[in-house]
Amino acid sequence: MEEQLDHDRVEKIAFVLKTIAHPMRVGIIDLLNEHEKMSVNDITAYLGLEQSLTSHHLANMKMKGILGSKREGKNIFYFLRMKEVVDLVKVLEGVDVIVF
Amino acid sequence: MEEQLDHDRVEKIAFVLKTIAHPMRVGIIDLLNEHEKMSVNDITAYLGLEQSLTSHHLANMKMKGILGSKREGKNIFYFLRMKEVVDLVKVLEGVDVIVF
DNA sequence: TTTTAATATGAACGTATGTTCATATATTTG
DNA sequence: CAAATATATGAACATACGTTCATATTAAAA
Repeated sequence: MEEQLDHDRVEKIAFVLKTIAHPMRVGIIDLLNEHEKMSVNDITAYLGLEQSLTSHHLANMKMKGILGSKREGKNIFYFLRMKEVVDLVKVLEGVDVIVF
Repeated sequence: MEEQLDHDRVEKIAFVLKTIAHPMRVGIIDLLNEHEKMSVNDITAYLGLEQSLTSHHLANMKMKGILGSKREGKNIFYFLRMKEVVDLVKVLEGVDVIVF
C-alpha cells in the first residue's frame, strides 16, 4: 500500500500559500521584511493602490495570522507575524517562470 | 523616496504560489518529491479523488511549468520540473497555522 | 479488430476572491 | 467641538477557480 495523505497538513500549508499568492501581498511581505513595521498609508503609496484595497489585503493577511498590527496615534502599523513567509518568497527568487 | 515595486518579480512569485496553493496540489508535490515519477492512476489513488479531477490538476501544474510528463505505454508519468516547490512546502512544515 | 484500461478534454456550474465605491470609525489638531 | 487625517468596513460586482460529468483519445490486450 501507499502512504496516506495527511489532510490537515496539506490544508494548512495550502492555506498559507493561498493567503499570500497575490502580487500585492508578495509586495507587502517584501516591504515588511525590510521595514519592521509600516503604516497603511506608506504601504498604500508604495504599492500604488487605493487605500481601501490595501486595507482589505492587510486585514485579510492579519486575520489569517500572517501579519499583526498596532495603533500608534493616528496611524496603524502592520508588521510580519509569520516570518516564514519571507522564506517562501526567497525560495522563488530568481526561479525561471513564464506567467500567463 | 521609497523603493519601487518590481511588478514583474512579484507577479512571477505570486504566479507560482497561486498554482500550488491547493491541498491536492501540495499533496501531489509531496508525492512526486518522494517518488521521482508517478502515473496518474497512482496519484489518483493516493489522493482519493476522481480520475478526471486529478488529471485537471496535473495538466494545470504542467502547463505552468511545475510538472512534466512522459508517456510509457498505457501510462503517463508525471514528475517535478520546478523542484523549488518542494522547498516551499518544507518552509511551511510545522508552522503554526489556524485554518478557517 | 473489438474490447479494456489509462488518461485527457471541455462544457457547465457553483463558489471564492479581488476590486471598487461609498461610508463609517477613530484620532489628532485647530 | 468642528475639521482634517488615517484607516476600516460592507455591499455589489466581475472574474477566476475547482469540481463534476459526459465523452474523446490513445495504447495495449484479447
